[in-house]
Amino acid sequence: MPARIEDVALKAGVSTKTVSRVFNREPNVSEKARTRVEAAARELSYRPNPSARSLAGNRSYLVALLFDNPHAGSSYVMELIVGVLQACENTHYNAMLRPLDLSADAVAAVEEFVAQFRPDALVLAPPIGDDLKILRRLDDLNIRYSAISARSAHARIGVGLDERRAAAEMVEHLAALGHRRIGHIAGRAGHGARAWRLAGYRDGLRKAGMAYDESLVVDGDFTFDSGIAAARQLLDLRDPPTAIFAANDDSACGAMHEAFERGFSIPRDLSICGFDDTPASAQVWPGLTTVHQPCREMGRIATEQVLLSIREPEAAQTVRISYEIKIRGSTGPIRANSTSMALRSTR
Amino acid sequence: MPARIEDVALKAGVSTKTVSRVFNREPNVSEKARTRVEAAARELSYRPNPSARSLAGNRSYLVALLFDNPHAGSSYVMELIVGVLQACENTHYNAMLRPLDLSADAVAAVEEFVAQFRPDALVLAPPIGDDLKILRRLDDLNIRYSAISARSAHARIGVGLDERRAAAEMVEHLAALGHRRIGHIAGRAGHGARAWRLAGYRDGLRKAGMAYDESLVVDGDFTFDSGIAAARQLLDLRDPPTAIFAANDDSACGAMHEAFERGFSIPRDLSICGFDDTPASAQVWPGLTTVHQPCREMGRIATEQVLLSIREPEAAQTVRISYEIKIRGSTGPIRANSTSMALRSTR
DNA sequence: ACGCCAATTGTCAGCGCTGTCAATTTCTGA
DNA sequence: TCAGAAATTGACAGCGCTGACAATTGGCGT
Repeated sequence: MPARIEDVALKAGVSTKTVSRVFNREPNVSEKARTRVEAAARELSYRPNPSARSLAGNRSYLVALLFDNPHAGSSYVMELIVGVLQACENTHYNAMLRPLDLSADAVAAVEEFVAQFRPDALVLAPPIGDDLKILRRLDDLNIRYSAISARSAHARIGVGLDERRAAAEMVEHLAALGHRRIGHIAGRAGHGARAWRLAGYRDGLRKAGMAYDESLVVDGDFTFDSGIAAARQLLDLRDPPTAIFAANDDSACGAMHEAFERGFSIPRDLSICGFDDTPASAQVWPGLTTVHQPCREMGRIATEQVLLSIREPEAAQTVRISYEIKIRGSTGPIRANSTSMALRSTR
Repeated sequence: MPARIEDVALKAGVSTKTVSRVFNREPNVSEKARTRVEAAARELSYRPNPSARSLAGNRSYLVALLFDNPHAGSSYVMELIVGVLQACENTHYNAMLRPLDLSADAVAAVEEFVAQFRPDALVLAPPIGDDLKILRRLDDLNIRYSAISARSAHARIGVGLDERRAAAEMVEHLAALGHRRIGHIAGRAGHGARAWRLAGYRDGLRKAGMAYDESLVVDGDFTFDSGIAAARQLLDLRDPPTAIFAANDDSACGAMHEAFERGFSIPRDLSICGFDDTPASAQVWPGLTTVHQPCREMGRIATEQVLLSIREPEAAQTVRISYEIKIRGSTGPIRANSTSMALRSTR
């Protein structure tokens, strides 16, 4: 049987309340008492019972990560999870996970979840933090949350990077390589990331002095397959792009796949770049030029902030984090003669 | 304030104990009582308080998934997690995650973790279930666990597939394509998967009537980079292999990468295959021939079994699950003339 | 030395539930 | 119909901790 607070109190010659104070880092404990308690606790290998603590303190010491039901290989969620776990280490808090089906009634699902497990705080992975209905309901229920989102419409606490600027920079990179027809594979409708990256694409075109051509923007949904379909559509255009900026790496990989299917050489015949810097993007050949997002760190910071907001509501904030453009082998200078078209016609 | 068990009891006109019985599916509750309690609970939106329940019942209702500290992109852990979460749905159990640093004192880490959070059961992701020291300590501490492992040396409960047979089949596939020099990139030392897949590789050679050539087996550690290094070593041999069976997909992708760097065409100049069927393996070009492991299902089953063992210790068992060889574009028939060598020499 | 205030420590009820065991009701067979 | 067994129900202590608040101690100025 593990030691209880009473055992420690007895051994240290203090009351249980003093032991409680030490373990909760409450003020007004003398140095002497603290030392004795710590020694006694160490000797008895005392660990506070989380259930008792939760029950008495009316808190769950739980942070839940809410994320979109992951299709195979959404490695960013895994990275977020690791970040959340890192943030919980050496706190009394514990992480819980909750996949959410956004196509169903997510608001009800969140409510049910919160009612059942009573987490003290939520961390909302993209695109959950972009969903106003959910945020508002959480506000109503008076539940603390932190959004991982480039620019949450609503969340006061969170973390994110300037996806719009990053996307613009990516397009400028392509422009600097001489590309004048740059396609975009857009993200899934409803995701903030779709809007920001698309807006950044347009910013980039503008900065490079190019006109926006609607036919060069094709809908996708962040999946590999949608990347294939979108690339197909773009490459079948009468005047196809010489470069494609996909809204994320998965769809960029799909686009690469389609290019290979057509016998293209990358980047000779087509430059492709993505967004996110998933592990796969460094491993495909050629390596995918993309925007690096420090997902693990984002998960950690989002959690740290929301935990901070429990202690000091005013101190917590939205943290803007920096990104990095990773230039790998999938983007290169445009060729003088448009071989890509020639190849296409031989198909 | 949420409803308490007392509120439900009052409304249903029974004692709190009866309500408790209904919610815990205990026997000896009359149909009438059950119906009334359920109605009252629904009306009050009653949810049992998990902390109170744990405290009084001396159980945590927690299942913890222990996994090796994930390097970037170990998507199988994510799949396992989803499976574990699936198994917890509609039970009173809740999943916890615990990354473990196997290079440090993992036994102590597990002990500390268990002492602090008191999970009712553990699910051990590979390669944790292969670690005898950990298993024995858990036995000593009398902690229920389930191992995800092809052939755990020790665990009575778990799930796994016959990796050895799968590996042998993979090699036979290569042999059927005409390959007579088949290299192997081995997994990380200490992982059961390394041993089983290597043994299967040898089985496959034997079945195909080929001799085992030590020089064709190179150490790896399941990472992309180790795949690059190992492929380098294999392709630099005086008489290099015409096919490489890598112990997992990440290292197979590394091998592909190295082959491309040398200007090889796959599978014309070199066949490559892996193990696991990570999402990336379907997305690289050409698609990677590999062994499909249903990770999500394995996580679910491992969890279901260990939860079952709480209710019925004798009913739980080790479940053997079936694999599937996925033949994609990265393996093909051997060419008559050994172009791969010619290409290599021009480098 | 004394009063006053702040810092420290302790007391104890009670968080919401379940285990134990006793009480009550219902069923069975003669 | 009734004893006895079986099924159902309830009373209540207590799980291990913290919140509220009361008691005690120590420091300081006069």
